[in-house]
Amino acid sequence: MLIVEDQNLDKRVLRTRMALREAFGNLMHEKPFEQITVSDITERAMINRATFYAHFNDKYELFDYMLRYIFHEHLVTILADADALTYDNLRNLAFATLTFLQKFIGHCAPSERNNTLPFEMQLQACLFDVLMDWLDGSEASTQLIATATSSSILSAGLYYARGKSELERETYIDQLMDILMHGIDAMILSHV
Amino acid sequence: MLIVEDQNLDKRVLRTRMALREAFGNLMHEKPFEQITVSDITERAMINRATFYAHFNDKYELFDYMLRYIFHEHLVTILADADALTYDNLRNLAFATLTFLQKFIGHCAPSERNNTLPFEMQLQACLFDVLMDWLDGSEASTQLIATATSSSILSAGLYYARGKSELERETYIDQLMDILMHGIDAMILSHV
DNA sequence: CGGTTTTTGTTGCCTATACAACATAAGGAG
DNA sequence: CTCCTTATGTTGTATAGGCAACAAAAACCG
Repeated sequence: MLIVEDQNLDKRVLRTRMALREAFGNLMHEKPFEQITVSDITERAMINRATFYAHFNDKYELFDYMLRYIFHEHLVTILADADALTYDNLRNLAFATLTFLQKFIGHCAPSERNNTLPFEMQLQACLFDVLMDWLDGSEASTQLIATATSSSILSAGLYYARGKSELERETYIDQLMDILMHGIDAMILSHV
Repeated sequence: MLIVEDQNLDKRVLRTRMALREAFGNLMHEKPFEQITVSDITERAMINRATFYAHFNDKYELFDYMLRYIFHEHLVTILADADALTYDNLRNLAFATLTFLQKFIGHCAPSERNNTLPFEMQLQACLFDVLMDWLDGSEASTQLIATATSSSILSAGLYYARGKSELERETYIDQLMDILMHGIDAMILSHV
């Protein structure tokens, strides 16, 4: 399934990025995001600060990269052998997204948990990739489906992970699946 | 207290050595020592094989280095504020040596456990350093005391860690302490 | 035994990272 | 506000480590 660039790169590059991911990840459950400095990260990672800037322009870029990386890892382990857009696979994708967000947000320093971290872009891109992969070969308007579905899953997941729903997780996912599979048509009708 | 060279070195060097220590340590509870190749180590450590040889001549040297390093770490944590050759400090030193050996040997791959790994040199050197440090300033024949004592502790520890004594660990250490403190004179006499 | 494969060391050239020094920007504290 | 500290980017130069290719030793196997 999908690939996170890092492949066939110089071992030094791989190690440097790994160290930066690790360091940043650890720091994020000690301090809130805004309080983390580039120096904090590079010291923890045992990397020279100048080297940091050879890879990323600022900590936001590192954050994006790290998020993409660990989300991808999470998806790969949960969706190991999924290869088409079926109900089960889609549900697993929604499930994986929710568990990832819960785990990640739960792991951040307390003051960060309710804050708006720049999640959306990177994670939706991952979801989009997975869906495009699954839709490969189908004649439908794949990009539209992938876009709409990935954004729905992500925003629903974020909403849930931030504790704004009272529902049981599985129930919540089932309801999301209902919407993804059948649209909102039936729901509107039932209201009339 | 004592110092393991590694200090003020280029970050790259520190990281490389750390990676090699870790990799080697992990491999040692998967395979017995003789079956571990330099390639195994460097792959696990994500280090180029040529770089390995820039630091060590062979895996034996790495083993020595790693052993010295982790033993030193272990001693530092247990003997944090010891600074003179007192009964209590000496007993703690013996205790630390035993627990280290038990932990280390227990952590090695099964087939290794009863084998004779090249422990002696590095560990005795560490013990010797600690003792010399403690004896610093005393007028006694410090090197002789340090040599005799360090080698006694180490060989007693190895003997015990290899499971050749039936005694309770604390009892064993007490008996060792008896010998270290009072020599074997009394024991010979009591036999008469 | 001889032939094959693996492991070991070694070397030359190239690149990523270290380091140190700098200028600038951004926060506090008086 | 100014002063002072801390964080950010940037640059030039030196060096550790990557990579690929090699020869030789060891280990394996039919």
